[in-house]
Amino acid sequence: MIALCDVNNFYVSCERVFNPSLWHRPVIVLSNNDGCAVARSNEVKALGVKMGVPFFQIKNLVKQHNIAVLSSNYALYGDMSQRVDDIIALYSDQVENYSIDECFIRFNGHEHVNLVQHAEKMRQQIWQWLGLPVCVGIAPSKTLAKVANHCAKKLANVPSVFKLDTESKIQKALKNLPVKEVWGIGRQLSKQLNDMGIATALQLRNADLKSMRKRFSVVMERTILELRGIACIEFDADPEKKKQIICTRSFGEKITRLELLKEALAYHVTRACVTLRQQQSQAQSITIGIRTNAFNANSKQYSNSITIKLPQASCQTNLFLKAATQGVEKIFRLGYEYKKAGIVLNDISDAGMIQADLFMPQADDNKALMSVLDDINNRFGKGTLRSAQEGFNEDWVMKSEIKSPAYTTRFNEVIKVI
DNA sequence: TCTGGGGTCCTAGGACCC
DNA sequence: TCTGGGGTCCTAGGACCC
Repeated sequence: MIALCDVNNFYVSCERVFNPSLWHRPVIVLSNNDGCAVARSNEVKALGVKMGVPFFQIKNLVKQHNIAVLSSNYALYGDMSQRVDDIIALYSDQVENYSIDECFIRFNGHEHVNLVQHAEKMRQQIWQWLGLPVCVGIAPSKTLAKVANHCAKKLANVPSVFKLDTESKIQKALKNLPVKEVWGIGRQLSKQLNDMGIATALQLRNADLKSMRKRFSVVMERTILELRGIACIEFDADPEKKKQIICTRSFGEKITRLELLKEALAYHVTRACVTLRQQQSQAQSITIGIRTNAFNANSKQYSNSITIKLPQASCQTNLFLKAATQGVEKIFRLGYEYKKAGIVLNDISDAGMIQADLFMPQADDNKALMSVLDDINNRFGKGTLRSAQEGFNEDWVMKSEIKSPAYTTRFNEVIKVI
C-alpha cells in the first residue's frame, strides 16, 4: 500500500500557525510578485476564488469579505515542510517527497500494523507539534492514493485518513470523481476524454486499455492501470538530481535598459549555480530568456532566448555569468518594456565527470574559490559575498509587499512571548 | 495599473550511422 | 517502372504536476 500525505492549504496553514488572527478569517497567499492567488483557505475556496486567479481581479471580493492577503514567504514554507518531513520520518523510512507539501509513503515491514491507525497517529503528531492539518490517502497505487486523499479532503463523511482498499470502495470513489481530477489527467486530456463520453474516473478505469494506449500514449495506459490498482508509477524514495535548474522572475517594474537585465540575469545565474553545486553537479549549457509582458495586448511584444554551450561542463558561477552576459547582448532589442528574465541550466552531470578536449588546456576549475564563496554565504547569509555584476539597483526586484516574518529561520523575527 | 515559478516525462521528426 | 532495413541520438514541443 502507498500513502499520500498532504498538508491542507499548505501556505495558508503555515501562516495561520504563527498568526492566530488568521484563524477564523478567509486567507489568500499570493504568488511571487504579488501576482496571483496561489493558496486559499477553505472560506476563500467557498467564495469561488480559483487557483491562480490574478489578484487585481479579486480586489473587490477581498474588501467585501475582509480576506487577509499575504505575499508568499518561502523561507517559512520551506522550513515548515522540513519539519513535516522530520515527523513523517518517525513513521516510515520509505518516503518520496513529491512537492513542498506532499509526499508518498510506503510502509513495507509494517504489514503487522493497522495502517489507518498508524497514519492517524502521524497526522495527530503533525497537528500537535506543528499546528498543520494534513490528510492521508492510502491505496494500492499512487494514483489511487491521490484519489483517497482527495476524498479525505473534500468529502464531509470521509475521515482525514482514508484507505481505499476494497473493490467496492474504489468503485464508489471513482464513480463520483470527474475524470479531470485524476492525477495525470489535465485540461487537454480531460477535454478529449469528455468528447469520447468518458466523464468519470470510473469510466476511464473501465476503458479499453489497448485502444487508449494507441489513441493517447503510454502515460494514459499507466494511469488506467493505476486506477485498476496495478502500481506502475515508480516509487522513488531517492530522487535523482535535478536535470535542469530554472531561475526566472518577473520584475516589480518594467525594465527597458540592457544593463538592468544583465543584473537580474546575474542574480538568477548566481542562484542557479548555488543549487548546481549543492547537488554536486555541473552543467554544460545555459539558456537565457527575456520577455515583455505577454498579458498586455496594448504594448509591443518581444520574447527571445538563446542557448550557449560551454566547451566543458562546469559549476563555476563566473563562467555562466559571462555566458549570460554575452547571451543577453545578442537577444536584447531596444525599445521594449521587459517584464521577465530568466535562465535555465541544462546538460547536467555529476561534478568532476569531465570529457576533456585534447586541444584545450585543462580548465582551471576554481573549486576552492567556489567553496569559499558558498561557505561564507552559508554562514553569513545569502548575498554576503557576490558578483558585482548583480549590481546594486533594486529596480527589478519583485514585489512582496505583505510578507509575514521569517518566524522560524531568522533570530530577530522569532516571535517573542512576553 | 495590476497576471508565478519550477519541475518531469513522452513523442515525433530530423540527422546520422552501417 | 523500379529505390533496404535497422538502428541511435538529439531537439522542440506538448502534456502534465505542485
